[in-house]
Amino acid sequence: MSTQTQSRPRAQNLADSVYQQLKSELFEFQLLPGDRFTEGEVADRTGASRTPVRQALYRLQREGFLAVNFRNGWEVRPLDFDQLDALYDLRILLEQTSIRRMEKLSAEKMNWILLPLEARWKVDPARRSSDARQIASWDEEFHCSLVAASGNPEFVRVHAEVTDRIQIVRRLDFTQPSRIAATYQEHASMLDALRRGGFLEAADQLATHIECSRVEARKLTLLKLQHARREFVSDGGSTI
Amino acid sequence: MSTQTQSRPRAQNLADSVYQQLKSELFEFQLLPGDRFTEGEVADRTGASRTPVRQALYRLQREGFLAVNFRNGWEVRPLDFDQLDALYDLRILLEQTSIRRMEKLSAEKMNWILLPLEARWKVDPARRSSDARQIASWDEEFHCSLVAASGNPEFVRVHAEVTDRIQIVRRLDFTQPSRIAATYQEHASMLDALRRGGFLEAADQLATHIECSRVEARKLTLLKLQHARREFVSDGGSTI
DNA sequence: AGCCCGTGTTCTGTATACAAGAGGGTATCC
DNA sequence: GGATACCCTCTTGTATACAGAACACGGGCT
Repeated sequence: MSTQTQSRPRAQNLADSVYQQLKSELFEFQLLPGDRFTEGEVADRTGASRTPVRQALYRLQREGFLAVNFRNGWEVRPLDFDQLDALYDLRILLEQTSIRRMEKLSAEKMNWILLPLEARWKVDPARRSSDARQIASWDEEFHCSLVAASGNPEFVRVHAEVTDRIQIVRRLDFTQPSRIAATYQEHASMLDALRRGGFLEAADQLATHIECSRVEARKLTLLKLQHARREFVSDGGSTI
Repeated sequence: MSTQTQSRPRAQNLADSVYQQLKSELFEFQLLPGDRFTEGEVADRTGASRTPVRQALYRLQREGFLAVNFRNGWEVRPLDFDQLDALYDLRILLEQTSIRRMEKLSAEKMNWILLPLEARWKVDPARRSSDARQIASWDEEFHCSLVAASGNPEFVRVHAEVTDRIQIVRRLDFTQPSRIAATYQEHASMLDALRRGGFLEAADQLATHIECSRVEARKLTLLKLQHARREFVSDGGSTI
């Protein structure tokens, strides 16, 4: 396995450490879309020098989170809902394809994949978790498992990239109890379909499931941004 | 358009310049899979200092071309045919999906997409190009056009990444005249199918077309590597 | 009042100096 | 003779110094 695909790479470099700190600040909305800053500021804040900071910043730039203005500072890239839609579309494609390909799996492997997911999602409503962060993590695990079942490591890698890119809006989806309930119900329903060999049915449900999540996340993101800064400007397009 | 998706970014930084030089050396087999080198060597060779060199090296690392050994130099990652197969698989998925979605395009847009491709590929055999590099470039253009027709910029971006990653073996496919002829024939056939609305048919042809290319490229890569270094070692797996 | 030009500050891009650890070779000991 | 421990060299990781360009501000001119 290559270094970049390790699930939780324990930072041994300062660069990785700074990278993870910045990413967490992005996800926690401590760095808001449109915010501008300099390398020196980040260096001071993290205690590292500009060298590893730059390494982290350029990585985040290539991943699409930041943008650098030539000799004129950095900025958090505004949320582009068109791009997020495109990423959701790609995510659906990868997950649907993976589900459809599960048809070729042996019953044994199939069972091996479904069992842990059923244990997590087919539980009594009274025993469900309500911790948004926990649910978000489990949800990601659910969808990654489906893609992993495809057996194609590149599917997994790209899917993980896409997931990371949309996580900033997706995780908000689990702040509403009704959405958590829907997630439990829809995951259980998909698992049922897979159990009885309804791969196409499961794939259809998946698309609907993700689409709903996308729409909800979009709404919640707009609300969250309005709270994070009382005023926000729209440049006339779908970017904020 | 984001910086990273510019088709041919004219390097204004030394880092980009070094990046492109190294990548070209990789594609030209001047840097062979398994080769080891240090940052200082690259700095001397390119005339830049270690700072931009490191930026370029880390970029190539995250793109999967290189690997860094902690305080112990860099190496060109060996060709992993399993990974290449996975990448081909992903490429087929993206292109097939794009083709199937062309069904929803208006006749006008469809024509706008097909016309330049037909002008290039539906030509008299006597007027065909035989320049491997030229054909490789046109072939890439052909497949990228199909994905671009999907209208999803993220499809395009990921497809471009994948294409870049497999280019090192794919371009060898056009060193054989028979393969060039097959490429012309198959592209023309697919364009015909698309003209008469046979989207599924075209998608099927595409998969076969890419599969053939993959198998041929694999064979030729092994030959090329044997020529580039008289001896080569296999570590028992499918990596070289 | 408005516009233009020059200057100064600031920030990134690049080069270089320094630190720390991994690997190999050699000498020594058993 | 073989194995082990030590030391030296080499390489990356990190910090800092320097250069060049972009922007902002202010003064002078029309």
